[in-house]
Amino acid sequence: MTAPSDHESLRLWLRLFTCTTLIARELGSALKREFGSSLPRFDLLAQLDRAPKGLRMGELSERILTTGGNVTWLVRALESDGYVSRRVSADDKRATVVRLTPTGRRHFAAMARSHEGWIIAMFSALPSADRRAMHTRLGVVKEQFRPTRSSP
Amino acid sequence: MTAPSDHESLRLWLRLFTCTTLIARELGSALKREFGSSLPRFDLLAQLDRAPKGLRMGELSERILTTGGNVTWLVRALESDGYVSRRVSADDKRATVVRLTPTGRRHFAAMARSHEGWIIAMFSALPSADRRAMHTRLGVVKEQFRPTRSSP
DNA sequence: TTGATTTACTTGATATTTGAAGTAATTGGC
DNA sequence: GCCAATTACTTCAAATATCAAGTAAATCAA
Repeated sequence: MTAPSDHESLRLWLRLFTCTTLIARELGSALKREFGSSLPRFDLLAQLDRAPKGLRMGELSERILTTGGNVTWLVRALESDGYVSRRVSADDKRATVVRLTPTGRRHFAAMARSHEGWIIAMFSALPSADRRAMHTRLGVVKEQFRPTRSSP
Repeated sequence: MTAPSDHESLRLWLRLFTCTTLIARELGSALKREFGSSLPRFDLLAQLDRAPKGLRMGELSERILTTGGNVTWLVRALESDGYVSRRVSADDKRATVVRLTPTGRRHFAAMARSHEGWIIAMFSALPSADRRAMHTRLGVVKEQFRPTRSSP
């Protein structure tokens, strides 16, 4: 039995936030140390790696959960590193399609290997069944954020 | 049975990161809209609220998981808003002790009420038992980051 | 069509965060 | 006590992020 003043959700959120921050810091500093990169750059490249035909700026900004201005900035930086290319969409001349260059694909592949290894290590204390259970439950939380079809 | 290429930990991390980012964005924009504040400011004030005698800059930076430079910046901003005060520690003239002002305490109390309401709403789709289970499992992950007594 | 509206981005001003380097105070060993 | 190492902060530059305009292209209704 749990008293209502246990602040159960609040405590869960605090721990969620702490764990995510700890992991993100670790990943970020490892990516910087080993590859001169960062988590935001890695995340953007990861999206492009899954989309062989490339993605529009808007799609990128939705997927990495950041603003359009920030995507413009990130893409410009990655472009000047030679990891991504951009071109005006044939369909819609307002849109820009971004894709990985061959160099970018190799660069990402190398990082992804290490990246997964670090993550596996960080979650290794958690039994596999627990990892799956947590994944499922987080799925429920995530659903809360899907825009509903009810508002204007 | 799960194949090794399921990238179980990786998927868990991606979902953890997504959920945390979604929640943090929501909280941040609500704090800004309703109180002209932000999540980092709220978190810092929350630490001080629990520490009636105040905290040193270094303690703050450990607790909110951010760098010293950032704490200097945050405290300066909160001080100029009148929410915190700082003074040189009597024990150690290098150290600065930060504490809430009466205004800061009221300001935090008002925010904390709304803040918990928003969080409860965001986790409401998850049964209480699931919230507790997740909290426990995240505790295991968090432990991984405790500095060990073995390295120099 | 054409003009109003919406959409896809970019820009520019700020805000925030990090990491490295600098300053002052404290501590530990001699 | 005295100097070298350590500690607690601050500062500064660079990396990221947000938000509010601004621009051009597409869409849609009259």
